[in-house]
Amino acid sequence: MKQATIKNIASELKLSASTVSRALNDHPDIHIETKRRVNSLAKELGYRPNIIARNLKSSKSNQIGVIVPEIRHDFFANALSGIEEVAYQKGFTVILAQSNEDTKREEINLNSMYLHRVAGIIVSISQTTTNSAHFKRLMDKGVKMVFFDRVCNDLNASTVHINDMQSSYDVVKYLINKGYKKIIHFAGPQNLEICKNRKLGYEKALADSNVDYDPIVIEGGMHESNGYSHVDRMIELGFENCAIFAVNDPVAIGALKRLKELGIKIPEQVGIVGFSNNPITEMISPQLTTVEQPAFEMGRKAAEILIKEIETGNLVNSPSDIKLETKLIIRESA
Amino acid sequence: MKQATIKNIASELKLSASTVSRALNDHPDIHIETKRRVNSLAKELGYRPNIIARNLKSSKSNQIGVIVPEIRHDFFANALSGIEEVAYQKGFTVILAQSNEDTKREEINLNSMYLHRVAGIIVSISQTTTNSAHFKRLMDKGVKMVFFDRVCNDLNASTVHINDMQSSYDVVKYLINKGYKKIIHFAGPQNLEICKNRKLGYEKALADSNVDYDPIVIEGGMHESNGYSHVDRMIELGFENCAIFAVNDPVAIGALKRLKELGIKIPEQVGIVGFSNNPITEMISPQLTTVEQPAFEMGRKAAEILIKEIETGNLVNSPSDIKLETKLIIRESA
DNA sequence: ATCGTTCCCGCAAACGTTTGCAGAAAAATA
DNA sequence: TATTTTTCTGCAAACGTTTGCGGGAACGAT
Repeated sequence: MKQATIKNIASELKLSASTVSRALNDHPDIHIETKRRVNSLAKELGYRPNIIARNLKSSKSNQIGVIVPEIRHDFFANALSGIEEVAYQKGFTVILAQSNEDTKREEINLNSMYLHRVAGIIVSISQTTTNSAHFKRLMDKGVKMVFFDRVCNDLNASTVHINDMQSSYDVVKYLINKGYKKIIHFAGPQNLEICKNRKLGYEKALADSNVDYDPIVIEGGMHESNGYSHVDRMIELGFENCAIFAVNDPVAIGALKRLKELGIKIPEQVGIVGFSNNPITEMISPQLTTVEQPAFEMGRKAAEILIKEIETGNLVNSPSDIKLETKLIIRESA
Repeated sequence: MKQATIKNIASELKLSASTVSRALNDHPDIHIETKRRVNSLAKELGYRPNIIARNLKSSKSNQIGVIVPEIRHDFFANALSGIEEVAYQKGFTVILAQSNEDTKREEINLNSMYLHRVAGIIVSISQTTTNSAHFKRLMDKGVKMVFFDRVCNDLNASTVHINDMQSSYDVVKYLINKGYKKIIHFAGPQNLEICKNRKLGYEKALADSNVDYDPIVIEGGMHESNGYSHVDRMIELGFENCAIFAVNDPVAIGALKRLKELGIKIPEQVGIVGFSNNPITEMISPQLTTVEQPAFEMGRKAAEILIKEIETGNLVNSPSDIKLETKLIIRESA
């Protein structure tokens, strides 16, 4: 029950704490025989260094914080998995929090992580976050920060994301080539960079085409329920030979559900594409055309960058801005 | 950049560190005016207590560790979300690790959490874990431990799970009543309690029925690929008027994929039920009949119990053993 | 015998807190 | 005025480490 400490070992062996510490860390100053005795007793007593104390002393920590909007979303779960993977390999520990798409909670979690003196934080910002003051405050205190997917671009921090604009441009181009006469975008909250960029890509693709398109954007959240209700709005606007480009898979799936309920044929009457390539998109009927987004890889990259920044200290001159490749996955829905 | 500390504040205000500490903690000994000055300066300097130091001093911590097999599995992501939710409310911080179904890694993570002196650990054990020595070791050192879903029942620790045997009994009963003449169980690794119990429930249901059933069990892992390959085994055995009871949804989905590939009609030729009610089960065609397992709630409960045990200290006499209700969700596949 | 090395090891301070105890100043009582 | 009580603050130790510095012992070289 009683924890074995360096002091214990020291007094037991009639040595000083410093000698024991050095022996355990294989310091050259210590006699080999002494090391042997120390290590042997340490093992016997099941000694484990108290990282808390060590961190306090060195005023460092090997913990990195992760804040995501919702753990249970496939994309974030995968990214998280990638982060944990890298952290584990590099000997870091992950402390986790979710914002539940709530700025307030995001901020509280951020502060809590600062209290724990994490070495750095990886964030994908909440849907309701419209300013970055709370991030900036921490960065000013020297906390390393890396953003992924939902990034914050008015900060001098590293980011990992896909080229949303290009990806959505490609998707819409694909829809145009398929000959849809009307292409509607079910957009996400425009305070999120990714949503803004996806919309921009959409608009650009329409503008670049030689067909005369009117951009039609229905804006809302990023949940299934949003896609579901958007469909009714869409129907009011008329939907002959129409395609939907949804900001993400859940929205696309919500829309798909509603369309099926209404007996509207996909892709004959209405085409639809999503974004993210959730595993579920392959299983549903009709299978959803979507964009593959490397979630796990994104998590890995974010963690790698953060850890590198932590380890190289302040001497990082310019933040990285990693863009990962996406792939259009063509299936049945468009 | 420089962190504000109690000492800083003290010297700035020409007070002692102890006074500042007490002032910040609203200790009655301190003059109200002094408190005001301290708090005001603390605020101005953006002082945040160093939790590391505090924990060291109090030899406590408000971190709880969570080890799950794979974060990206829907079930665990949801449970994790529930855990985080409760931890957040109770002022605890979650440190996360995944075992990737590897005992060795489970053990390493466990130790790492111990090094960080977490107040307690919530675990769902890995598929390859066959003995509990590494858990026992930590418990002997006074680390509180709670198991959920994949529990470890040879330890004196609290557990949260469903009544697997009863649930699978009910499922199989349902299949029997539907009139299937042959019911095959795609089982999971039998070193996992949940898998063992699901199999037991299956066998009991068959035994209790007045039809004469032969239990047919195909054992394997818990991934989609396992279900996929099991189907071929099943076909060799003959499958007229046959139903599959899969140990979990991924296995059921793998089987379903293979059956569809082979052009076998579901549920006409082969019925199939899964276990967990992954969201995906509702989206696929045919929709999968399955058992709803309250993942989020399970996480919540596990966290609640752990935190209660932490807060009440060692005076917990007997570990809790919470069983949560499941519900058979009848859809198209059987 | 003296000096310079080399090899081990311990002292003490430090990291940022908390807290028991003691003590000074102020106020209240005798 | 002298004594007790109350009110406020500081000293110092402690939590478990790490680490700069200093020093004793043993040894070989002068």
